Parts: sequence; structure tokens; C-alpha cells
Amino acid sequence: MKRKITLKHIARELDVSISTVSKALKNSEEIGRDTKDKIQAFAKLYNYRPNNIAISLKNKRTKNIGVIIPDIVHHFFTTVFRGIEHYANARGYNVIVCVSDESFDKEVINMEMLANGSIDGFIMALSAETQLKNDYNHLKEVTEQGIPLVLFDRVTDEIQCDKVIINDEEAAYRAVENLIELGRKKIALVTTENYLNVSAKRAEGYRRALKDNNISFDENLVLQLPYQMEEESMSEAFFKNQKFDALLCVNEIFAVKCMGLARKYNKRVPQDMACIGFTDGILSKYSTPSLTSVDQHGELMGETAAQMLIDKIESDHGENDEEQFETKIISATLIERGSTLSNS
Amino acid sequence: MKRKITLKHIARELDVSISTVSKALKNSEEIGRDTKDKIQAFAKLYNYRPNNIAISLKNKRTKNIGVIIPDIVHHFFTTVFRGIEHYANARGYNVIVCVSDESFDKEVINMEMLANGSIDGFIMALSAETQLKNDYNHLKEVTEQGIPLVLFDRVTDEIQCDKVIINDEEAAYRAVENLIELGRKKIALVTTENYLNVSAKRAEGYRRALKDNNISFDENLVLQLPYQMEEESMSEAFFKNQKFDALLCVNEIFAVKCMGLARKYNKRVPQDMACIGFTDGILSKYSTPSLTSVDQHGELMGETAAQMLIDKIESDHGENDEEQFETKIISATLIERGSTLSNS
DNA sequence: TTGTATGCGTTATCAA
DNA sequence: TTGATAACGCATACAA
Repeated sequence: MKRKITLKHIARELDVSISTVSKALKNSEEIGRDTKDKIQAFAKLYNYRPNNIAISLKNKRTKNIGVIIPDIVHHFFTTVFRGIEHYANARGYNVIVCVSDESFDKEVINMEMLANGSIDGFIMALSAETQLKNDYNHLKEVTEQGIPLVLFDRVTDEIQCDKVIINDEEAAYRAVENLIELGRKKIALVTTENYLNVSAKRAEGYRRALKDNNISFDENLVLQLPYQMEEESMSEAFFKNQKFDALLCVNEIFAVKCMGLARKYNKRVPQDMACIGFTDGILSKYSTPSLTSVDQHGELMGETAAQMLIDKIESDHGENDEEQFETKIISATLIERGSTLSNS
Repeated sequence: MKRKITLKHIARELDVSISTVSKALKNSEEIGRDTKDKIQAFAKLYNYRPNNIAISLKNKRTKNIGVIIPDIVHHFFTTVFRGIEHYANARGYNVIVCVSDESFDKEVINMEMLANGSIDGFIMALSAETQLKNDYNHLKEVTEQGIPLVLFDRVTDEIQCDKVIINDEEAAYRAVENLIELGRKKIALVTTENYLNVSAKRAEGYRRALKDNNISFDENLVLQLPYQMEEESMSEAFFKNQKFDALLCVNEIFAVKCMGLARKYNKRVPQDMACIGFTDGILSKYSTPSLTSVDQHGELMGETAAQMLIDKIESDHGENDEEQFETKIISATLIERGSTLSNS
């Protein structure tokens, strides 16, 4: 077993001091040609690599960023994560992921673990429970310690920090307008409980679009499902009792499920019921018919968040001057497919 | 800004030595009641937390594990990751993820970065390119350094280490038998290039099942698609030219795409063409018809891998005795749905 | 009961 | 041109 070699080993072996070795390996001008050559050759031979941990301790920089997301088996978060990972890697950072499982406690525990020196900054999306409790003390503590934080997608106004979001309200607005342009009059909304701020935003856009187009808002056309829509009864009843010719769903699973129900109740998609979902994931692409959906550009969001974070981390000498925070808005785009276009 | 406090701060503030503080906070019996109380109170007040990095350096244990996977926007890997993350967290470990993007070079770079002290062990699935090149020197180096490694799913015989796999060959065998029991005679296989060892295994199972049931193997009934099946021409031709009444696909995307093609060529699923896929992901559940598929139990695989890894890490005093490696096999199970069951 | 010294691996300052 | 020393934050063997 070839154990990792350290500066000390090299120094001892070559009968020089540790600091000489250190300098030689950094190609310092201070060290003589011969000594440098000798040391460098030896280091290469034994494949010397500096120990990251020691360097972290010395520099007070880990080159790690912490990512905390509610769920990992989830197309959108996964996409964002990919963007973060790519960008971070390109700038020499590694990514430590913790999954909160939509739990407040886990979110808090994970943050505290990582905040004790393991990472240089956080990127996170709030768990559902955190948003429900409206308790952000763990975020406050972290920012007060001077650890940079970037929130994405599931954000809160309670915390002053960089943020990356999509224009949910407007995306929903445009989706509904799109349906109206297709001649739809009775447009239903399928959403989650309102404490998820993205859902709330989307509902606002939905209402505003109706209003701007002189369609009166009908509460009966809003179906609010629990986040993990497991039992079908609510949606079954909705399909039985309500009349509508179009559907806006706040995620693609709801949308695909609803298209299934439409089939069951003999509504053709898109002829009798057009359908638009949020999250342009794998389901949208491969469902039958394929689903028109709002692409949230997760990868771009991730890259953007990572860039904001790393920029802040690396400019952190300015701990005195007034902190300036930014909220970047990623423009969602509508990908039109079979569920609204009859010629597909 | 409340900067992180250290032992040294406390010591200075309370006019005691650093080691006294250290012991007091560990509730050591050596320290007097009063001093202990004083120190503990102070530490609590200022929310003292030991610095992870310093502890890592001291203990030569990071409590981090490195996970390297080919892709993160991928249901199966994501599921495995969840299992790893859950288990690791429960045992006090954090997870650093690197994505190889199916690239050999990235895999190597990522491993080397993490191997320099950032992690206590690796869990990984080989990238496609690595399997294609058949070059495992980066894995060898890591294991030779005494860093524990667990491979899962995409493994290789070239490396001696712990492994977790599913019984791919048998799962495919059983899937085909299932189709035969349903009365299917001409069963096609849709697979990827063979350098992906899982695909190869599945193809073996397919052939063995045919043989055991006296169905002659017909090369024309095997469709081999590039990994990222973007152009449709090959599969279109296949559907036009070949006759078959059942399909085994090595992943769910292929399966769903094929069901789409079946529709296009007026084959009813499952009546005219039954279909089974691998990876019981979101597509299988929500496709129309829903897809019968082989559940690889990714989460269990992840937990198992994490357990093997952490057990090895924590038993690592035994660096002298002969290393014993294990390969655990997770039993895949067939989830029957609409694509093989006509009554659904 | 408390404190001193040393080490983990590295870098940086200063002295030789 | 090289080396001794201190420091990063913590833990511990050993002294006092």
C-alpha cells in the first residue's frame, strides 16, 4: 500500500528542510536549480499531492460549496444541481449536497454541520416545511457569520442574500394567455397548497391573465392538491364535477396525471382539454400526448447561482463595505407540444 | 458579523489555557466543576462549534464520502444517490458528489481532486467512456493508497474492491420468461452498445431465456441504439421491417419511445406488442399505458454501498490483515403494469 | 486541577 | 540559497 506522501517525507528523504521542499515545489526563485530539480523529480516520482485539508485549514478556504435541496429524485432540482456542479467544478470547487427531504429539522441540521468550516458558501432551495413554518433563523445565523448564501427557486423575503428565481408569475400569465389565444374559455388551475411560494406566484399569474382577458375567476376551477398527490379522489371528483377546456398545472406530474384522467373521462387532449405544465422534464417530453410545459431552465439557474456564490466567496476581503445583494430572474419559456397543439 | 469563535478565543477571554477549554467542553473529569461550568456557559453563549477542518486534519478522517456518477439528471443514479445520502447522513457523513458526464477524463480528474484528503472513501459507477477504454488506473491508484472504494451498477472485474450490483442477467431472463408466459413468441430486444456492462448482462439474460424456452435467437430482433438515442431513423426502420409481439428494453426511455412508435405503426400495447423496460422510474409510472418494468431498487443499492463503504472506513485499523472484498447482489423485481397486463 | 508541548500538513515570515 | 519558527484549530500525552 502506497501511503500518501507529505512534504515532511520528502524533506527527510532528501535531507532538506520542509520549507525548502514547499518552496521548491512552488517553483520559488529562492531555491537553487539543483535542489529544485532534485525535489521536483522526487515529488513527481512519488506522486506527491498537497493535502487539501491542510491547505483548507491554512487558507481558511475549503473550495467546497454546500448545496441543500429538498429532494434529489426530482427533475428540476437535479437539473439545477447539474448547473451548479458544472460551474463550480470549472472554477475548482467541489460540491457537498445535503437533502432536506422537505423537513425543517434536517435542513437546520445539515446547514449547521456544513457551516462549521466544511464549506465556503451555501446554495439552497427552502424545504416545504421551512416555508410553512416561516422560520429562517438558521439562514440568519449563517449569513451573520459571514458565510455567503444564495437562495434559488424556493426563496424568502425574510432573508437578505443573493437569489435566483424564475418569473413564475409571468410564466403562468403567459401560459394562460397562450391557452386563451387557442380559444380556451374555461381554464382550470391545478396547484399545491399555497405555502409553496412558487405555487402561489403561479396562481397569481393565472388570475391576472384571466382578469386581463375578461374571464371571471371561478374558484371551483382551482384544484388544490397535497404536495405528494397520492390519493386520486380529489382529482376524480374535480374531473367529474367541473367543466373546463384547459388546464394549467404547477408541475408536470400533476399535468400527466390529469391527462390520464382526461382519457378516463373521455376528454381528448388537446381537442377537449388543452394542458400546460410547469417543469419541462422527462415526463413532458415522453408523455402521450407530449406535454406543453414551462421550461424553468434549471441548469442555467444552477450556473447562475454558483457564479453569484463563488464571486461573492472570492471577493470576500470586502467584509467591511456594505453588502450588496442581487436577485437574478431567469426567464421561463414555454415549450409547446402535443397537449396544446392539435397537429402533433 | 459574528465571526466563528475558536478554543483560543474562549481561552483568552476566560484566562485559561486552550487545553483546559478543550477538555472542559468534552466534559472531562480532569477539569474542576467551576471552570467547566464557566467555560461551557461561555461556549454556549457564543455558540461555539469545533471546526470540522481542524478536526479532520487531526484525526485524518474527514467524515466525507466521495460519490462519482456518470450523470445526475438520471432517475436511477439519483435514486441510488438518495440511498447513499440518507445512510451516510445517519452515520454522520457528508457526501461530495462529482459528475463524470460519462467522460473518462472528468472521472479521473474528479477522483484525483477528492483523493487528496477530501474524502474517506469513494462510491462510484463507471462512466461509459471508462468502460469503453477499459482503463482503470485511476481506480487502482486510489485503492493502492488505501482509500476504500465501492463500485455499484457499472462495475469492472479489473478492480478488487467491494461492489454492489443487481442481478441484471437474471432480471432480464425473468422479464423475458414473463413475456413468454404471456404467450409471446417473437420477443425483440432494444439495447445500447455493448460496452456498457449492464446492457451486455441483460442481453445475455435475454438470450438464455429464449434458449431455455426453445425460441431461436434472431439477430434481426435486436436493436442496438446509441446511448443517447436522438435520431429516430434506426428505430423507425426496425419497426417497419421487423415483426415482433413483445419488446424488452434496457431502459425506460427506450421503452416509452418504442411504445410511441408502436402507436404510430398501429400496434396496440399490450395486445399487439407487450413491453418491458428496465429502471422503474417516473416514466414507467406515468406513461400510457403504464410500463411494466424492472425495479433496480436504487435506493437500497445506495444504502448498501454506503454501508459497505463506511464499515470499511471505520474498521480501517486492520490495514495489515488480508483485505476481504465482497460483491453484494440486489435482487431486481418486476413491476407489472399496463404494458404487459391488458386488464389495466 | 490546570497548563505546556507536540503534532496533523501546509505556507509564510524572517533569520542565517 | 536554505532553514527555523509560527500559525491555521484542535486534541492529547505529559508536566506541574
